[in-house]
Amino acid sequence: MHRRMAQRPTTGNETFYDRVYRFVRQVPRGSVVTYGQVALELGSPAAARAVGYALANLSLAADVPWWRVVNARGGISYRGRGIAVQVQRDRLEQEGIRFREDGTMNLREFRWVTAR
DNA sequence: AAACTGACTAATA
DNA sequence: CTATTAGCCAGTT
Repeated sequence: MHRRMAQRPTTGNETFYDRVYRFVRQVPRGSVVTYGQVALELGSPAAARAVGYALANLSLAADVPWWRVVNARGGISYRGRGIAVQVQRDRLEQEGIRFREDGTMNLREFRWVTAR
């Protein structure tokens, strides 16, 4: 029940959410991208918050590697529960990503650099 | 249609 | 370095 997702096409017949998921699905194992980076790739450089909003709609088991999206500091953004934060970190470390003591990673080392 | 809400960010202090 | 502020955007009320 009450699990309705937006069906409003913002461009063509694909929602902004769909474009976010499509892009995130391309991030390879062991690499990460930032919210702002995804927004930039989608053509809306200032839509970083909307990217996070789109991912927030996913379940932990969604077929989208949401855990490969981190904030601009190379850290995991906190959301209310806190549970998912641990899940995200575990999955990233499992892929070989190492965190510093302050909870951030070296983006210059792990960021997935797209088409260049 | 106006106001509100966020897994964000860059700029300031 | 940390804390605050304002801007931004898509989707929901």
